[in-house]
Amino acid sequence: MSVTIKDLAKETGLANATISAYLNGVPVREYNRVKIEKAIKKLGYIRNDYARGLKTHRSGTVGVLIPELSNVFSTTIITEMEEYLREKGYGIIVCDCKTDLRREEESLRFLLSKMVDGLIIMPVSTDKKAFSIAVENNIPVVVIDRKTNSDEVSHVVIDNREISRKATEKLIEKGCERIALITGNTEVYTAGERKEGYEEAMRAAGLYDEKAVRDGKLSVEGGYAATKSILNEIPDTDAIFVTNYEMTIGSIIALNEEGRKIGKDIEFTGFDKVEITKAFVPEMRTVNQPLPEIGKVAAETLIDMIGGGKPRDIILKAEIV
Amino acid sequence: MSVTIKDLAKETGLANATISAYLNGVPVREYNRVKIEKAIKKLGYIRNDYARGLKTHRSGTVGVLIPELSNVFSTTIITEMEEYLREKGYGIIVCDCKTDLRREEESLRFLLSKMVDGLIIMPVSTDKKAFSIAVENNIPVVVIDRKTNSDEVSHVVIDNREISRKATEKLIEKGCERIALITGNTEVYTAGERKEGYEEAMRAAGLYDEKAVRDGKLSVEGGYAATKSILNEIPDTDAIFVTNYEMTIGSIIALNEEGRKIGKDIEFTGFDKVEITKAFVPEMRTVNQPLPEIGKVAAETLIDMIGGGKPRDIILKAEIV
DNA sequence: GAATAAACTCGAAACGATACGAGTGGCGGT
DNA sequence: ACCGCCACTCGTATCGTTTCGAGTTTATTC
Repeated sequence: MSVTIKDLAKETGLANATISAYLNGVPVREYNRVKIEKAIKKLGYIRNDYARGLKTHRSGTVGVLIPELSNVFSTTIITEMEEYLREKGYGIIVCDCKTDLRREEESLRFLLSKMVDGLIIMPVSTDKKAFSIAVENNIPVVVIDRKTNSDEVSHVVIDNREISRKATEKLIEKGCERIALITGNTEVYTAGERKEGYEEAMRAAGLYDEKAVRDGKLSVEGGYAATKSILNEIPDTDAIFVTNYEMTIGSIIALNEEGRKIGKDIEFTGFDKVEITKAFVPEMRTVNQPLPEIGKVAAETLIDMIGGGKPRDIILKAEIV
Repeated sequence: MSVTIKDLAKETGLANATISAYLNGVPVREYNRVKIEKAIKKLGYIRNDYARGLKTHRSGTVGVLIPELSNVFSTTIITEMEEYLREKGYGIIVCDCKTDLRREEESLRFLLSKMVDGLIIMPVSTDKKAFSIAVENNIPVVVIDRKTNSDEVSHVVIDNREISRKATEKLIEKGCERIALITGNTEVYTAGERKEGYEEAMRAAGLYDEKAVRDGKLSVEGGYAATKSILNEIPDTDAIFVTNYEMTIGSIIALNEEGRKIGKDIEFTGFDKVEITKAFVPEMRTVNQPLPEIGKVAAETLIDMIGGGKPRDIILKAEIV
């Protein structure tokens, strides 16, 4: 079929073991090196990672399991991870589980059968059993954007609660009193934390009103609907804080439709890099997560764990822009 | 280390070959099936795809090589491919070559050494040597969004030239006479085709003016700069046609800054799903590529080729919304 | 209940690479 | 000229599955 190490051996008159040594960076005699390199070029040899992996128990692949591939959050992070991991010789196999638990588990088994050396997951549930199979098989796992109840995996998250509290405080400082909160499903770790940060700030200022809180579907439509609902029920709302990208977009659209000018009629703080909309709404504040950093740190942590490092928790700081 | 087929054999008292048969869907005796299934559950067996691939020369993996991961175009397509391919039992290894030729070649070798069964590529250059290694190794290749000079690979593209001509004609019908064109680097197949469609329409109407054409960097900034330049040099421009997503956004931002109202002061046709901006600019026309379909068709074609099908070219239709 | 066909099951040999212990050659020192 | 040592190089077993031809059950038929 294709060119193997044996063909190289035959071509050069050396033993497989020698070729293998060369391929793995073990020094070989100069004249042999030349011969081998010439043979590789001539025959177009490409190393069979499968045979290699079978023997070495390393595949040079890591699995990336996320609930939704096509959004800014995921792709920014993945791009960064991919780059870093490639540099280290790892390829990434990406699985999108569509925020579906059954599919998540299935994808996990799939990735394990692909012999991945490690796993970076953004789990749908925060339950450790989501990735227990991986842990049982001694596959290092890095969880991003969520905290789980397991200490056998690493976590890379941002200081959700704190940044959310700060963002809210900023609105309060501005003199706002009826600050609405729009989040995704608060059972999700991230949304829950962000909501708590908001609550802390509001309670401290004596402004908390649970009627001003909406958690809806994490989507442009969800943000749109929640905003409409807020404006309808509490017309004198003087600020809105949205805790994720998609809903921020939806909310801006709704405000636009209602004719409320951000920065003039109403204060607004969104989430994630909303560069595009900023062109239209220059006054907008936004909570910026260090997305590329999350990706990079997650990748680094995984590499370290593959090398035998212990799991650890890393909290990155977001900033208000 | 981990549980193998041999452990299952020992546990059940059967031969490896029988277990293997069961795993591959070959019928086994009912009582053996039960025994095997019980053993798999008890031991937590997960099939080692590497050993399997070594023997079968199939890996159950396809490589996806694209110039830029983090944009709407790529992710929408990838999401769709991933779903379809997973269904068929394939995983995808994604490589982002950052629009870099050297990196593209390197990624290709990388993917080949990972023993992918097929390749979906959006090549940086249109030169066939970009993927000749793959073809030489009998790996089926599907090229998306570009036409290349090779008939050993499949192509999945949209009717760029035609849709571009139609979009331009529509502007002409509207009574526009000084229609500017903004595209990415026209050496890229897609941009070139789109430019030609525009030219055809303009020439036919006797309106062509090469000074009204800008090709710049395919990015938000590039679109912004090109628009500013157009408005500066040809202030009475009465329509702008932008042929890709990122530049559309940039162009809208520039128009906004210049105080030109789309649909009132100037006609505008953008590219790809600009849902977000549409909320601000409801009058905007846009050329919609069937992104998910591209992904699905590419995946289907690849699967077919892996199964022995011949390469073929598929042209999908875009529409003006 | 024996013969025959059909349906499973078996053992051992691959697949392509690496690991390991043993073997070989060249070289400096005496 | 011999010894010892270092630095490669070699042959072979092995990784976990599948494959294949041959062997064993089971079912069917008369």
